[in-house]
Amino acid sequence: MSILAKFSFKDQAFKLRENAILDATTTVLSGKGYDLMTMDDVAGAVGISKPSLYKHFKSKEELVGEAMIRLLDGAIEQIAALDAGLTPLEKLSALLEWALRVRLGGGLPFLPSTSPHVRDMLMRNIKYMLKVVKLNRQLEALVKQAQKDGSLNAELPSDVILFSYYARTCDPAVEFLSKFSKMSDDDIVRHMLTVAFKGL
Amino acid sequence: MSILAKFSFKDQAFKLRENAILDATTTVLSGKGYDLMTMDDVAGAVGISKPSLYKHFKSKEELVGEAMIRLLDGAIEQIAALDAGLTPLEKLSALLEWALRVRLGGGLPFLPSTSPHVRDMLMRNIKYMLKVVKLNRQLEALVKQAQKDGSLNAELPSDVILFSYYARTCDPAVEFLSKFSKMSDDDIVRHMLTVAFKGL
DNA sequence: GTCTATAAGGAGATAGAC
DNA sequence: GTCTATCTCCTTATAGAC
Repeated sequence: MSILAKFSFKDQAFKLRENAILDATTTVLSGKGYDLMTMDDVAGAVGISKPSLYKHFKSKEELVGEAMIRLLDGAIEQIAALDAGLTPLEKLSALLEWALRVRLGGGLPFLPSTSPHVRDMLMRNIKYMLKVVKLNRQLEALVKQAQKDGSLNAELPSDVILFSYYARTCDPAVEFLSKFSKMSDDDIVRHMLTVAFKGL
Repeated sequence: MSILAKFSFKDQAFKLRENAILDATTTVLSGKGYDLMTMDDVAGAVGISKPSLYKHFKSKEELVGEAMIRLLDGAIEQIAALDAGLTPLEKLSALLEWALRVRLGGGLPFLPSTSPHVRDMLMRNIKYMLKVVKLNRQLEALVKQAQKDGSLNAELPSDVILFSYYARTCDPAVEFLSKFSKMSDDDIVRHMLTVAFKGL
């Protein structure tokens, strides 16, 4: 029992540190992007040394993969937590709003679009791709429902809507507005939602 | 006179080679992105050696900067060539269509959004920024006219419209559709324009 | 498990011959 | 002006002491 408790405690501490590492990774990633992020950056941000970092994640690719997976988990949780009374369109809108707010809060670089390098790396990551497929299935269902009830343009292929929807979660206009206009985060989110669903 | 002719000839050949280098740079960039593009890649694609490449462009940053500047020049030319009879909205639409087609044709990575590294590098490039400002002024004028005549949402700040417009020129949905759907380029362009101006 | 020190290799940039 | 060969620095990843 005491041994079990010890194991469990160690396990918890381990998980905690891993989470701290993934937090730091997310921060550094959102600031510099994948290619410019070094393992020294991450180790430094966490306050540990590089070899210790490698005890937790055996490569840079794995580290970033895990950070992205945690991100997808967040999105999947968000969907699950949505009020069941919402219409499909309202759900899609709420989820996009959540993604934009996470990004404005300094998280979520949503790299897949960023560079071919990162995209290919993630597509080789089975664990990541499984989550993507899961998330994609749910979003595709929402899109098709919204097209059926007329709240999304039914003349567009659902592919187009779905990919464009993903693209809006990492719309660079968000960074530009956040950097070059004096707009509040709330206003940015509101306007971006308008642009996404109603157009320019 | 013969000396001048010789100089002029040499100059022309020089310009031609430079253009070939910039073409290769554009191709490689659109394929791998800035960070993964090596000077060896570019030299290899042109069929010259690395030191020769450095005779033309004294650093990787300058090389990419020049490629981006040439791109902006193309956009500025496009605007100038637009039929004067078009409405502001039609002009904006035509220009976005041009940008999307260039990208589908394998050019124009439109990196600014891509990575913080590239964005910062370009913002330090005075020649590049001057062109950006020039282009921006023209587009801003078009946006404001279109808002006044009611063809673009007048309730949105023109900042939001302008940045979102830029974002559409490098919308990652284009690559996704081009890669994962069997859609023709024409259809992709048509749908992307619909999504941009009318929303989802 | 954590650190210091270091190996291994890649990529930007250049020296120097032709 | 072009090339071969090389320098130098940076970054990923690890060996080995404590």
